[in-house]
Amino acid sequence: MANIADVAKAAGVSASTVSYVLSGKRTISKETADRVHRAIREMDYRPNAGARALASARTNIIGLVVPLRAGQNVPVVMEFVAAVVTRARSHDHDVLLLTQDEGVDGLRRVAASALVDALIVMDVQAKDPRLTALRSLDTPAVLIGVPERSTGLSAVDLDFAAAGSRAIEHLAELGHRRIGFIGQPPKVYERGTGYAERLLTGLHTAAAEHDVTLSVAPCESSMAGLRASVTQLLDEQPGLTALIVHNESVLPALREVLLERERRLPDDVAVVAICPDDMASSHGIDYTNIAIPADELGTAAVDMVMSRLPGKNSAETRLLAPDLTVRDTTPDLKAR
Amino acid sequence: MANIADVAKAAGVSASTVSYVLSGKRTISKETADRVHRAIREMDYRPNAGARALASARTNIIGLVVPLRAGQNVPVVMEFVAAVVTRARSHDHDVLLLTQDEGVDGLRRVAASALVDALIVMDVQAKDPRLTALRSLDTPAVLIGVPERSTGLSAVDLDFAAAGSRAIEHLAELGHRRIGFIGQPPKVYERGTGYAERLLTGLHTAAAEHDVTLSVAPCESSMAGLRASVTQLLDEQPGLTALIVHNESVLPALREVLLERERRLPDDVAVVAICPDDMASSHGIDYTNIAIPADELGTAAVDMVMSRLPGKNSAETRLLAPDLTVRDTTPDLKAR
DNA sequence: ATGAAAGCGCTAACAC
DNA sequence: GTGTTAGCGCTTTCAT
Repeated sequence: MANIADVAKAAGVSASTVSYVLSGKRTISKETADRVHRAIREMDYRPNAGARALASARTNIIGLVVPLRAGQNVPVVMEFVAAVVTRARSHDHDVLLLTQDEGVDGLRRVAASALVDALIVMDVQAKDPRLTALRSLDTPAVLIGVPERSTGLSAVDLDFAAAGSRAIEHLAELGHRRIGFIGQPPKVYERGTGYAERLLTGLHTAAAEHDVTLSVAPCESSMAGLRASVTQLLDEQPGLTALIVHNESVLPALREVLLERERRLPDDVAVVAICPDDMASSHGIDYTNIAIPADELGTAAVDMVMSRLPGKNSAETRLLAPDLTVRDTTPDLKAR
Repeated sequence: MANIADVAKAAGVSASTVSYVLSGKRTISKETADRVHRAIREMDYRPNAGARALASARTNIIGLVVPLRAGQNVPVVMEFVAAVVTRARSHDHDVLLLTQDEGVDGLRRVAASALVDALIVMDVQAKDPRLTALRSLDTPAVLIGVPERSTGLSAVDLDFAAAGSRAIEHLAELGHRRIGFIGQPPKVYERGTGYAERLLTGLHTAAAEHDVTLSVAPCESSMAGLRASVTQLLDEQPGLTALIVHNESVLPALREVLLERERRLPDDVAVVAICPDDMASSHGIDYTNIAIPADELGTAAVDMVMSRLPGKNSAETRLLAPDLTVRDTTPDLKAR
């Protein structure tokens, strides 16, 4: 395999010139540049990644920590990963895949061995043991999901508070005044998961503003759990006309459970789901939803982490605006 | 960050000794090894990946090419990726993620720049343009999916011929003699996809052996497509009592379409699906299925590619034996 | 606008 | 069983 010296010889220049032609860190005469480029093409030369990393202290590799076992939102994770890889390539970087399982050690390992220039960590919990480790590394990192204290670390997430408000707002506009919220399982709230709480905040704020009475019920991921939550909500507000669903795993059963209570979806009860787009439209009825924008999150994460590479920029938290798509479960009743 | 010289100094040995302690390529006295290990621990030393790669011509990174956009079997792809990463780690390797989109160039790029020691390529087509490129590289590669000509390349896949035979065999044992096959969409056969054809071969072979009359219908991935295929099969064999389904995306609608033709599943028509386990049991009824063993495929792929690293072993094609899980769609009629 | 030369941190042949 | 030394192929000062 040809190396930089071979190319230099063929082009009749020094190795450093070839390097500068490639990096553009020096102005090179057009003639020289052309000769070098031609030699590169003819020899099909590619700089050796290891040598480059050693000399420049940059690997052009981003480490991506993914919850690979996650039984849950596999398609969302995939979409996110795809976005990260694609965006990374457009910044001339590759992506090294790390699993959640490697935990703190994995982060330390790739950072200390200078395998990666930066880290993107998915599925960050409110109190995540990896946060301390990440702060102690001098490898820039960006978190997907905003933890309780993101001091010193960059983070990007859906703006869950805004998402909550948007859901209420949409229903309020359609005339709904009694709304129920079907949340995540109780343990999600108990362990203080940031996004779940932020969503609640948004819901309550908007409910107050729009004169909406809101009942809240956490919900286990099962038919029985859903029945219990629906019962609770109907006990509190027998006249409720709309639901906001955060536990997307109960969507398949929702219609049936509502029928058991003699409520038809969407005529008696309208529904806004907070879930990935592909989960919104695969249950016989297409749910109006606020999407988890996996693609945008991935792209943003890469951009953020790249902007911090020279260590220049400081940490930031970016919240993506929610996007509500009206489908079949929130009909405009006045229009009938 | 401490480097090998720092560690050597602290342990009172030469740098090469530290290197040899780490690699185990030389016998070291216990005392020396202990001193070195202590120094390493105290300084939290990790060898620089770039330097290591440059000096040893080994990066300890495996490149994994994944169909990231694939709307279809996302969970299977994920499971496979997880298996590859996990297994790679157990061989002390990391995984660099490449997308299908990068195509041939991507393969050339990572191989020529010596970014990876080996390549695993998923979703290989019968006539895949990447095959030629892979053969020309001196980076060992293993394909997931057996192409038409795998000369010089290693490949691993489910033994689809055996899977076909196994499905027939299972149904024959239960007494079924008139069986229909619901295949992949026509274009899959037209483009000569190896696995689809091998499955057919297995079906026909076993059908002959077990005195089974087999009707075959390709099937578009839609309700209408399924109806058409079912109609065709029932026209050919009005008395058929069992189906083998290869197009897993029609499973959700199968029960209903059969009911339209006044056949109840599983009492009037038994079904064996060839699909990932998680797709077998999420349609109201649990399908008897032959699994796509994503996990084993990933593990095997890594093992195969690692065994070829020193360039010693030669290419091999490994076919994994099919595993049939009896669930609710192939009841034992005699037992009633 | 270009070259020469000094590393980057490690491995492995060579020496003893 | 251990040390010495010569690279690995590149980037980046320093020089001109």
